[in-house]
Amino acid sequence: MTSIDAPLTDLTGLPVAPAPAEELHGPVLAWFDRHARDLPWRRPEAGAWGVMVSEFMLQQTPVVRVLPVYEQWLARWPRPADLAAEAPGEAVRAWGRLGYPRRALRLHAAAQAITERHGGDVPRGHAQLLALPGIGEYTAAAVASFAYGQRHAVLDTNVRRVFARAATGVQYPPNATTAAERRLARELLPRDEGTAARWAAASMELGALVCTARNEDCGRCPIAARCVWRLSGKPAHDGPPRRGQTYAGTDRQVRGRLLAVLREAVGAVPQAALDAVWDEPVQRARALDGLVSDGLVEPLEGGLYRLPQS
DNA sequence: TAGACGTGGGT
DNA sequence: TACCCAAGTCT
Repeated sequence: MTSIDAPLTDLTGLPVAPAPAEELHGPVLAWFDRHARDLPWRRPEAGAWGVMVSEFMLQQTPVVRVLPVYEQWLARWPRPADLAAEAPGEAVRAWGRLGYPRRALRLHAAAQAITERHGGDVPRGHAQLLALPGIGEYTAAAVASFAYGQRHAVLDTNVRRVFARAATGVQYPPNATTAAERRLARELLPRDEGTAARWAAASMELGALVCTARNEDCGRCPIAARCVWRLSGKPAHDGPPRRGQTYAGTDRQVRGRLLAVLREAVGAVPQAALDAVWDEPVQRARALDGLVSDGLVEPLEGGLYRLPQS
């Protein structure tokens, strides 16, 4: 147990100072040039729409599971207007098992907004992006940076972890993004616009491939020599538990089962088919009501249900 | 602001 | 076997 303001020290007791931003940029950018994954949304042909679709899908879902769905999605709906012309239920169906299907609904709604308000082109402005459904602080910065090469602090879970370790000297960032983290991210951002966009992708990739949540690989890290956390002897995380959400038995699990039935059905589904997925009737009804009020399920006459047609 | 919101693979 | 984790957003 250390006091809050105890300075981080190395193994000999000497204080460890964070590296100046300029000394981190070169090594991380060079590492990225060599080790960046060849992901489809990073190719020029992906365009802003491809970047935006990938960002929606990657919210809380691993890359490997996103890849096949992304390819099918872009092949079927190559422009926002193509998706906007479809029923929202088709987006939910095509979302498959990526999880958090409300993202599919929001992506569909965002495509409609882009078609109606932005002439069918993904907007370039951070504020305009932020105004779209399903786009928050992170995704707005990510699209503006990755798709349009703009200079924004892109603070996702990977970047937050890299900065927490390299610059702040702690194992994990706080549960919620803090003002101090935003300030630090802005301070570390290269001045040049194109370099800043590259830095955003590079620092994210470093967190995804090397500076991972568990089993970090400092031997492959380009800034290990400047990492405050490592130089301080990798002190263990202290503070409140980082997460904690059981899944079995929750409404989320019931919702997932209900929606799976509807996704795999061709047309409308009778109540009895939904009743079969969960035996506790009160929770089952609550979950179904929730799906309906979220717009993920459309109730019809005669106890039939289907994915939303409008 | 804490909690809801899916899913599946790794350890 | 459980728990942790994955490019968050919304209320």
